[in-house]
Amino acid sequence: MDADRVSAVMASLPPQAAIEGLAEVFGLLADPGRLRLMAALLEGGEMCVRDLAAACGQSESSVSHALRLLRLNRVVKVRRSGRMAYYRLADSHVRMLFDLALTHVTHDEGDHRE
Amino acid sequence: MDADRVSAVMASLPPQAAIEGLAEVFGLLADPGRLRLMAALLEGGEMCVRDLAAACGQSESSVSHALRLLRLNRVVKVRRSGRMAYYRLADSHVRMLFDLALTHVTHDEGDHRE
DNA sequence: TGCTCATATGAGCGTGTATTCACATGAGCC
DNA sequence: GGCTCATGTGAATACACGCTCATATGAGCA
Repeated sequence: MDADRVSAVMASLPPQAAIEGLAEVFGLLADPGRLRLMAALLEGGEMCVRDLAAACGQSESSVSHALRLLRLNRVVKVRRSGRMAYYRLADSHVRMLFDLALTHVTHDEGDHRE
Repeated sequence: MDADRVSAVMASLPPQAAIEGLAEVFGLLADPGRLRLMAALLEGGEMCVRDLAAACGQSESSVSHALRLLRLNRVVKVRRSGRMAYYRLADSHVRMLFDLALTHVTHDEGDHRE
């Protein structure tokens, strides 16, 4: 066991706050329902809750819950007009993460358990 | 409601299998413990279980469990030598995802709830 | 005002998942 | 062989998370 290298690696780790922020971001991306919503917004640009639910095959309630999470974490932005709410992706980071991981998954064909 | 656009967006969504693959990958990245392990391997290159546990401040058992998950999903690779097991990152995708999300988090300073 | 529609939210439930403890495997060493 | 050390694994518990149902808010419209 290499105590020096262990200390060096330990010192190089990102601070706890950064790690937890990362985990939260990835956690948001770790749900098929939310991923479909983001994929729809990636393509659709700006859509209302009802259309998102229809396009993604989910209940309007669960879509609203999901959008709330994404909203609070600044992944999507809302534009309200009358009683409608139009959602769009907040920045391009999500698109980059999405595309990068997508190429990874489709290329590498997922898991080969054990 | 725009039925045509809904159909268009629906047709453009990635297939279910891709979405679920994405969710799994992001799910693996959604845990602080595993993230620290990956960050350590990012810096340390190749490390044994014991050193990883020490560097990341986790029990050896939980590290072993975590590495098993990462191993089964081809995120890390093992080299066994005697009774030691040396782990390293399997490919560069993880590094890219990690760095991309990290810059996002540290730049954008996380959540501004409500 | 009273009604409907679009969205938002809270509570409750079922499910998945991380962590811990105890033990198993298997290599090196006496 | 018998012992210790490094790692792996199974079971149990505890927690977090997503979904659904019911209800709330608030805009448009008669």
